[in-house]
This record gives sequence, C-alpha cells and structure tokens, in this order.
Amino acid sequence: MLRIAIVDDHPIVVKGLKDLLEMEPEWTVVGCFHTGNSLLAFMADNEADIILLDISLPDTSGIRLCKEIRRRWPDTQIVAVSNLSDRSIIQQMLQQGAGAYILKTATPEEVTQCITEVMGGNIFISKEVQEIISRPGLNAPATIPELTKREKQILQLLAEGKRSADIAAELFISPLTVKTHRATLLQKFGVSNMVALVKSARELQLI
Amino acid sequence: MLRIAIVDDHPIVVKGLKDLLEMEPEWTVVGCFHTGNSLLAFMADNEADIILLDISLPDTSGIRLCKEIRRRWPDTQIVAVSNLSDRSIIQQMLQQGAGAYILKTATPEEVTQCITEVMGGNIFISKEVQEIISRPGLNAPATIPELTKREKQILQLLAEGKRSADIAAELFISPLTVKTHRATLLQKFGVSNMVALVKSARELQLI
DNA sequence: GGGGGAATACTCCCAAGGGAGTATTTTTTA
DNA sequence: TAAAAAATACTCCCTTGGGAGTATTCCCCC
Repeated sequence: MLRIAIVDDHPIVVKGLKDLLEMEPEWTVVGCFHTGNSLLAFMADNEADIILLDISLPDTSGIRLCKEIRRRWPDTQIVAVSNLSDRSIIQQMLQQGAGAYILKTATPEEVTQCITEVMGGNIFISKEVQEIISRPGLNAPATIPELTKREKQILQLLAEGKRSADIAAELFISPLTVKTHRATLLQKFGVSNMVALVKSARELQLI
Repeated sequence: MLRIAIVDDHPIVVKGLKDLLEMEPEWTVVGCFHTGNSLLAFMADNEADIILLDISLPDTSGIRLCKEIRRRWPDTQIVAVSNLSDRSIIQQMLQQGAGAYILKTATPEEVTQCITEVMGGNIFISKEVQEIISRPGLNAPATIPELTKREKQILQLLAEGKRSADIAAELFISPLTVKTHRATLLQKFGVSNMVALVKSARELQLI
C-alpha cells in the first residue's frame, strides 16, 4: 500500500486530490494538512511514501519545507505542486530534492502518472514545466544571489516603493549606507535600476 | 434542481468542487470549463442558475467575463472564486455584479453556505474577505486610475525595468515624451517613484 | 583571539528621475 | 464638423539614483 500525504492550504484542492488518489486501489491518503508545521508534526510519529507539497503555503516556504523533509526522511518522495511557473522556483525545488514538479493546472491523469513515475525512482516533469525550464536564457539569472540579513531587509523596504532617505530614517542609519546596500543589491542581481531589481527579486521569490 | 456551472483552469479544483456540490441532492453541476470562452459557448444554448467563476483564467480576465455574463444572462448568479485577496479586485468583482466572493482557501462548508445565500438573493462575503475590504485605507487608492492605451503600454515597459531611453527607442518616440507619460502615471497613481508605481499597478491588476 | 564577512559611512561625478509648466499635432467622439 | 481627449515634444530646475572606490567598526566563527 502506497502511503500518500497531502499538504495544501486549499481544502477544495485537497478534497479533489484525495478523491482522485484513492480511486487507485493500491494507494491510500494517510494525511491531509494545510500548513507545513502540521505535516511535520504528523511525520514525527507516522510514515508516508509520498508527499504532495504545495509550495505556496501560509506558514513556511515550500522550498524550506522540502529541504527539511529530505533531511529528516530521505526515503520519502516529494511531489511539488504549484501554480508558479517561474523557472528559478522550479530549479530550486528540484535542487532541494523534489522528485517531481507539476502545475496546479495538471489533469488528474498527469497527477497519477506523476506519482507512478516518482515511485519508480524517476523524476517526473510535466510537459508544461519542461517547456519552461528548457527555455534557455529567458528569465536569465539562473544563479540565485545570496543576500545578507540587512540586504533582505532593505530590499523589502525598497520593494514597498520607499526612497533611500525614508529607509535610512526607518532603520536609524545614514542614507549613504542605504545607498551602499542598494548598490550591492543591484550588483548581486545584475540589474541597473530599482524596478528591475524588485522584478527580479519577485521572480526569485526573495520578497 | 439548481443548475451550477464551474469555470476554473485547475482540473483538480473543478473535480473537488463538483464532487462537493453534487453531494447536495437538489444541486447539479451542468458544466465544467477551464476557459471563459468555453463557458460562453456553453451558455449560448444552455442555462445555469449559478456560475462558480475563477477570476484568474488563462484566456480572459474574470472581471471582463463577469461583466459579460451579467449583461447577457442577468438572472444567472455569479460566485467569484479567487486566491487573490487584493481589496481592489474584490471591489471590482462586486461592482461587476458578482453575488459572492470567496477565497480558494474556503472550506467546503463555506462554499455550500455561500451558494445557499446567493440563491436566497443575498450577497455572500466570507469572513476573510470581509476583513480585507473593511480594513480602511491600508491599500489606500480605492479609485482605480483610468489609463490611456499609450500609458498602459509604457507602464508595462516600465514594469519590466526599462529606462525611459530604452522605451523611447522601442516606441520610436522622444525620451521626453516618455518622461511626460511617466509623469502622468505617477500623478494618476498618486505615487512618487517608479517602484511604488509598479507596486500599485500590480495590486490593481493593471499589469 | 585573530581572520573575514557584514554593516556602517564616506568621497566624487554624472546620468536619470521627478515637479511644473507650455505648446503643437493627431485622433477620437459627441 | 467642432470640441475634447490623447499623444507628442519641449523648457527649467532640482533631487535622487547609480558607478566606483575607500575606510572603519562590529561581530561571528574557527
């Protein structure tokens, strides 16, 4: 019997997936959760072979959760479910050890096929997703810039449309320091103005 | 018998909703669609009492579709389903005649309750949504700025992180003209820099 | 306890953005 | 067809942003 857990904050989606998966005689849904933490609590004293994981959860990022699961239960396979078709996110998930990435627009057939493939040890990438990741140099950056705490903080404020002076006042630092951080951010992202920076950061899910 | 149609581009969500709704003996799902156009085609020679409408569809905006349905079939009630919790979107949908607005995170109970209320002639707004719209002056603007064709076009390019000079070259106009449009955009949105402009435009779903 | 990254702060210089106003041509619409 | 709206282009002036480089202090980790 294949034990499947579902993590998604949309009850309707969970219901749809559960009904679908339990139509297979050899599959059973052992738990449904709408937060990452409740899944972790469940996993503490239960087991699952496959976790269907929505990467846009309210409490913790799907990427972090994926990493955590791989670390603690390396035998459990992860299927990332998402409506995000950003290249970088997909790459990050697969890097973190997800065995599959499917979009929420997937058909029921794709979902079952996906699980079958993943249990067979294969990595399943749906057609739509494949198209996105094999489209080279469109969203470009590929490497995700590593930001310090302060940089993330300032990026956040910049994304809210605040000017350097406002940010300086808010953080009790000199406007010139903000300017420095701003310059490093531009450099790290390889862009040349704030709008492009915020756009890039959004795409990489850093804000 | 209450005839319900579902429009959503996520097959899993559709399946979940359909199963849920058909548990009520007096309700029947007469059609499921994943594009706005296929719904319109169906409505041309069929009838429905209620349409569950996902506002983020691939082919047409939910707001436009809602308007169209209200115009052509004024007796059909519309329930807007969305994962967007932006105030302006909700207001726009309700203005366009949607009888209800629920988030995709709604529980099955909320969905059935919602349909019951709407058929009784009431406007149903779920608790979560209510909180958002009654939170005054947080996302502020309230009035959605009206933009000309050219302004939308330039807003789009600005949102991509391009500078005035690039845009001017792309549209074969003077950089000074771009500057003028840029200034009117700032004025119309009541903001003072590009990042804030793009942020505001995103929230109002204008890009 | 010393090395190294992070955070702070500054310099100079120039390009771009932003505020306010005016004016002409084109297109749309009443 | 005449009036209104939109698109084009410019003026002047000042602020902010962006590029490049340097330097000091702080703090975390080995």
